[in-house]
Amino acid sequence: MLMDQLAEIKITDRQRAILGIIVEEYVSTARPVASEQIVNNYRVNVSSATVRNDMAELERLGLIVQPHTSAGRIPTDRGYRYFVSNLMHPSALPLDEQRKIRHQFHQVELDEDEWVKLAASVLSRTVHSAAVATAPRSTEVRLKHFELLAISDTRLLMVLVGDEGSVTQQMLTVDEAADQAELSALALKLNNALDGKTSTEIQDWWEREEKTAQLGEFAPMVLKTLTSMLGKLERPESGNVYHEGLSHILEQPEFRLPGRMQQIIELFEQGDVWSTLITSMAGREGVQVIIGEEGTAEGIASCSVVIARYGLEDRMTGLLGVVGPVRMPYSRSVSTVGYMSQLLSDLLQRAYTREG
Amino acid sequence: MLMDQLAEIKITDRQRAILGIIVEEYVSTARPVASEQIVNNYRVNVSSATVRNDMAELERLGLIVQPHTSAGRIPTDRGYRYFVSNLMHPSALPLDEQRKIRHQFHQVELDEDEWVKLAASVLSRTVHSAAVATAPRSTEVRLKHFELLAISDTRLLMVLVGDEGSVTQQMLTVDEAADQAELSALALKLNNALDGKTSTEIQDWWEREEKTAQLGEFAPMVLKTLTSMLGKLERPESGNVYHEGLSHILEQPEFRLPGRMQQIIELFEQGDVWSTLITSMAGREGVQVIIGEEGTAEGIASCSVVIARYGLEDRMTGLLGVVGPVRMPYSRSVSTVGYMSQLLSDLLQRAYTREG
DNA sequence: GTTAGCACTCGTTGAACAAGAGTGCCAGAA
DNA sequence: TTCTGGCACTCTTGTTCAACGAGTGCTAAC
Repeated sequence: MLMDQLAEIKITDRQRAILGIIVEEYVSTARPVASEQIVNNYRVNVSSATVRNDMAELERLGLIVQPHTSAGRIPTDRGYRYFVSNLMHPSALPLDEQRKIRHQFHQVELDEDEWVKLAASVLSRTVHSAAVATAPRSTEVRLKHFELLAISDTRLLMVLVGDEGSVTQQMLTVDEAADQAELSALALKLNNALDGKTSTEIQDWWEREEKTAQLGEFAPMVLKTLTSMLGKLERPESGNVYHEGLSHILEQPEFRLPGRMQQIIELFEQGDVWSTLITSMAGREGVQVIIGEEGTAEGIASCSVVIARYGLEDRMTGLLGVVGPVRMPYSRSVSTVGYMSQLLSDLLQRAYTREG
Repeated sequence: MLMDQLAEIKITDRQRAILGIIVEEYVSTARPVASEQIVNNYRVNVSSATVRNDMAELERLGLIVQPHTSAGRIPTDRGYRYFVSNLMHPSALPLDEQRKIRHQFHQVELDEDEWVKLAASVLSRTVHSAAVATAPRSTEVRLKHFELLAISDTRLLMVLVGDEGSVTQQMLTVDEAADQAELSALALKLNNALDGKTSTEIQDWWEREEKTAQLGEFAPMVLKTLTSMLGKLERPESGNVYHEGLSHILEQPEFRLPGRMQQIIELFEQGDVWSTLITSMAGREGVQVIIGEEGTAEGIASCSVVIARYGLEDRMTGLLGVVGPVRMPYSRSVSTVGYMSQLLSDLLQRAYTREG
């Protein structure tokens, strides 16, 4: 919707160039950009007065503002949006950076959660900002195997493995003592019957079989738990969100005000911002940029997010993104997130290729 | 060592009382405490001049300092230590607070990790400070069950369950295609042979059997992974540390200075501070108080930690603690941590009682 | 359409100053 | 001895004021 408005904005090439300079200069210095500064540091072949006239026009269009009279200009959210949509050219990441990133993934054999944590950490260090990542999740998880173990007389542990290798566990409390042999027998029968089935398929199966199958007293509870655990594996927002590098973001001068920091930290600590973000990313392809106020979540208003899906097309996907102040080097962020999401997809592809 | 020094400190009852007032007043107001303030707000039956003389003595002993001439006094780390050791009386938590805390644990049936997260969260909210918690870990984990699953042609997933219900997983990469039937057979044999064995017992067993047992090509790798996974379950510092309520700690005025905040956040983000803390808590019983500089970890210098072990005596224990500024309400923290560690122990006890 | 020039605004800096907080110390009282 | 009133001294905090400088908007000329 905002994009449409932007398309209508008619400005001259020079004004466009000036806007670009203001964004880049402000991003790197964090200080309002003055007309003089522009003509001195960039080869604009006009005087500062002309630049001032153009800046007045850009301000009229709502792309830049001045914090107070007698200060330079800073971009508005809208100005950043225009920059991101029309002005910046996210080039490929330099080769040595690419190598540096790849190198960190080749080091060790990691379990999936560690792998995602590592991704967040690498991204965070590369862009010098906070990063978030979620583990890849299938939209459709099929039962690979589950196990039923008696931990104590009244406690059962259920461990479930999905066909893509995801593992969940749940503790169940039972009234009556459970015999391990009985449990193992039940697990064996169910594993044979349900192997490769999805959550809903299992539900259907149980509705048909419940009456006839002789599976013992635990079966109803086990089946119920089974479907709920499988279902949970499929819901992308139920997974863990890993974030790293909060300290980077707090180095930025816009968070010097003590109240601001707490906002951000509370934002990171409570998970629901992420789940709304994850659900809103459901259909999107490519690197998405969410600038300041555009973010639905309140409190995130002073932040921008550059985020992309990675994974195997339609089969299992996770998210990877940068969170930083609105005054963010978007070009670099987009390049890095783009490269890394591609890299993660490749690694995932390699891991699951020739799957049986 | 510091305790010995403190025992030698000889001060009058009144000086002791004044130190107590200074600590409590400073903890609640965060401002240096003046002599006048003491005689006005507390029933000290002497004049401010007398209090000043006592304060001079307390300063000579290194228990309090003044930030600058013409300011009131604030406690030193040593002063806090004296207060904690000799002056405060951590009373039991008020009954309604106890009920409030208990209530939050009775709500839902949770898996263990969630349970620990909840503990950190409840503690954090109760003391209005940051809290950390680790999941209970056994010093001796015995193999309950493990499973070997072919996720793709080149990837094996190993899922291991300890006798206390802990679950770990690891992905293994193999060169040759693995057949699920073969893997299941191997897992079945090994489960039968190794059930109830510890990491070292398995290692011994394998050393004896390696030559004679006909277990196929995967056996060496599987055995190696098995012992390493079990061993990892036993190492208390290898578990996740959950922390909550960072924002509370940053509300404190001592973290207003922008640099301070980042220190703390970096501290929380990197795990090694916690592992040194965990290992240093190995032998300790009861609620431990670590004040500022006493902490071995640098950077934690401006923080105090009130921490206790919980769990089943010698069988499985975790940690639960409060992290806050040195200017912390120690009495309340100690009461709360004491109560909550007892509560967690009871809950754990109930869960594992009558264990088979 | 562009530019030089200039008046105007407003934030920043630093000095000077007053007010206030709190102490240390001393001489005298209990 | 131990305590207290009194007082000088120090240091922080807040305020005012002026000077400065940065940057703009406008106008008149190119």
